[in-house]
Amino acid sequence: MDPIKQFNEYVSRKGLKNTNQRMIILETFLASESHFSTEELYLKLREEYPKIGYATVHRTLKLFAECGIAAERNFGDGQTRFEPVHGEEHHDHLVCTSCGLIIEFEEPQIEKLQESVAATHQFTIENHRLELYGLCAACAAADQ
Amino acid sequence: MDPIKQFNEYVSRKGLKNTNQRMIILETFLASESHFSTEELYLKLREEYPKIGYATVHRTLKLFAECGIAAERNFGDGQTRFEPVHGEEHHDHLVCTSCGLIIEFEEPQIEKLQESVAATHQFTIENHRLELYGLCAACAAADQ
DNA sequence: CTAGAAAATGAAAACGATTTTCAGAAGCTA
DNA sequence: TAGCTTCTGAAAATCGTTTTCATTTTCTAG
Repeated sequence: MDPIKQFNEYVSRKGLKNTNQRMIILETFLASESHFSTEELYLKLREEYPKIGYATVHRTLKLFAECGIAAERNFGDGQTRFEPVHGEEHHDHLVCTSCGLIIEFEEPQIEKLQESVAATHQFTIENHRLELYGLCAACAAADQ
Repeated sequence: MDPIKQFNEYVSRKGLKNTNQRMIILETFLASESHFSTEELYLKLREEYPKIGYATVHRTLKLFAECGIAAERNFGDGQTRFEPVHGEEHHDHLVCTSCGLIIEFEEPQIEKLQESVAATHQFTIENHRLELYGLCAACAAADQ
């Protein structure tokens, strides 16, 4: 579903209000490359809309996560990042510890194995996180 | 290797000093079930050794991580946790989102698939994290 | 065994990211 | 359009973590 529509539906279902700021933040969030921290998105927005406050950006990102159009991620650098959710596909991440590059990947076989591990322990999986940390090709080459 | 020996060697190699507090913290850390946050370990220690400060517990846990007898983990509840490292085996975690239960598991096949994903992207893996979040058997049953 | 340099301790303050507060502004419903 | 509710932005509060600093402890060298 169109994320803007999805957001509007969520807002009206919850009795919330639709504001200019929220639309601006949503557009910027969707238009740009993923994995924004609150700080990064705030700084980007400020270039064009200097009146938008940090708290509003933060609250709005939380709201996006709540209504399912954003996912919260944490790659261990002490900052929470948000990425747009497209459809239902799930993906995990390769994170370059040198340059910070983030690559997304999908591997259904890993997901299957996760299910079997969970079953072994009578666990019901709700969600998971898998991150592979290391060096991207460029950084590995530069390392020589 | 014996963690206490390993710690002592690290300390003398780095020109650090061996103190009562560090030994007390190490013993308590090793003796108890894993996955302590600084706060939790501090509170536990305080029962018997009320003079030990929070900062000391924190610095000591960091030191354990540095010398390889503890691993830092983050399960998304905003607290860093430490667990004793036993030998070389690697493991991942099942985390119950209801009661907080943490189960460790190993799945070599998943590790292999991770390597192949990394290779596809010319990535060199240094480490990874895999956590499966959901309900343990008890909580799933209680949920009915 | 002891003096003295170096490191460790504990309490409190600083820190950085996130969250909350609050008064005024804006959105929505009747 | 009135009036209730939510939202906004700035600032303050919060939470976990880290640092500071005066004092104490460890340990080496004499």
